[in-house]
Amino acid sequence: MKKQEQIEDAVVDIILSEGAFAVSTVKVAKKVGISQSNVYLYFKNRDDMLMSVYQRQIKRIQSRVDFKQLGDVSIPIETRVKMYVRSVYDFSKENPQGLTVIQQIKFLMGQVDFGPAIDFVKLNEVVPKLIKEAARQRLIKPMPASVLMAMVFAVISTNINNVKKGEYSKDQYSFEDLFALVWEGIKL
Amino acid sequence: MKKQEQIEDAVVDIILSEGAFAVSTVKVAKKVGISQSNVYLYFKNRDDMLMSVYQRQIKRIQSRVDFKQLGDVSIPIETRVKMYVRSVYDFSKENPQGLTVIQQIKFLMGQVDFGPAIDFVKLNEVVPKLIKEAARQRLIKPMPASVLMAMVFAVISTNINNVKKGEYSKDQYSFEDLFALVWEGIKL
DNA sequence: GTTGAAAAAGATAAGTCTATCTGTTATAGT
DNA sequence: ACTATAACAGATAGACTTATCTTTTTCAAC
Repeated sequence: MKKQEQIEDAVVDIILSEGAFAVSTVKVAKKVGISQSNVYLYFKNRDDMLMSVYQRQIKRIQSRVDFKQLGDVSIPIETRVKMYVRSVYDFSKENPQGLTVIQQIKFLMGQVDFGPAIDFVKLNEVVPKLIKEAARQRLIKPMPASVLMAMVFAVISTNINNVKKGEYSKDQYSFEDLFALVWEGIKL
Repeated sequence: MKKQEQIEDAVVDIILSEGAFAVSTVKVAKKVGISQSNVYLYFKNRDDMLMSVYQRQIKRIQSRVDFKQLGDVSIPIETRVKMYVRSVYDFSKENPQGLTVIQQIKFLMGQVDFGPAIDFVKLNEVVPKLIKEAARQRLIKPMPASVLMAMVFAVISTNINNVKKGEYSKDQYSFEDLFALVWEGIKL
């Protein structure tokens, strides 16, 4: 495995065990087994390292999204919203710590400002468009896409966290169950 | 104003401007205008200081909740769920940065473990009871209370953040609008 | 095998932070 | 006025960090 990836994995490890604020070049280097100064061969600085990890996770979510279909007006809107929720859900199942990592880094960098549009990039364009279209057609309530996205994120990540904590099995609540919570909330 | 409160206010300031991880005794002392060592006259250590701020916010939310009514079986369940959501909503309106502060500190301490039941204390007992009762009566879908609470939190804090960012006025979405998003999602 | 570049380690300056300890000033009670 | 205590400031040890600069090692090309 490439050293840069090893470093990124080490960052994820530390985020999950100690939190994003605890990530330091010293700890990362120790975990990978390289000297601290060499971290700077692969990343400009600490923030750059964190951002790289963040964007890797975002890419993984977005790789599950079929943006073409999401913008395809011939597909019913409910189906498209469902597709979006499903991709977040699938990501959370395959990568249970992924949403935590995203949240952690976002929180760490959030205040500081890490550029306007670095966030969910494409999703932050496509989903609002979808929501607006649906609202115009009076299929869903008028609402900001950010609220919908936050709901989806909250439901899915709380569920996966409960599973991780062993509060119930991962099959206790199906995707349909979780989707219903969101969809019936927003539909008109 | 009591010095301890001044310190807690300074902590909130720093959390809002730089994030919880950036809170240090040095910065806090500078903000209040006391010497750094004196912070330790009011708090056992840094974590104690953060926890104190956290619990102050929680108390402020809980002071809005009528726990007696919330557990009163003679009141319809929808009304009681609504009461709960309303108290979080009212808190967010009166104290727009309150939810951010809670989230920030939770994130910071979250990984480390700051005791099992320190969280929303009473709310973390009463709301799950309410949800279970409602589910048993087949009024709402069976679901963990944590998911409901996360939804409520997500909707309300995203809305207030959008308002703070100036994306729309605080009256754009009424309490009823936001409540509908949650209630219609969970009801059977 | 020599050379030159890339990859790594080492050393270090400069900064921040926590927590404690030691003094000093203010203040209340007597 | 005196004293005990609370409130405060100052100093400092010890840990950690970041980012840079210097030196060593590795290794491929010639």
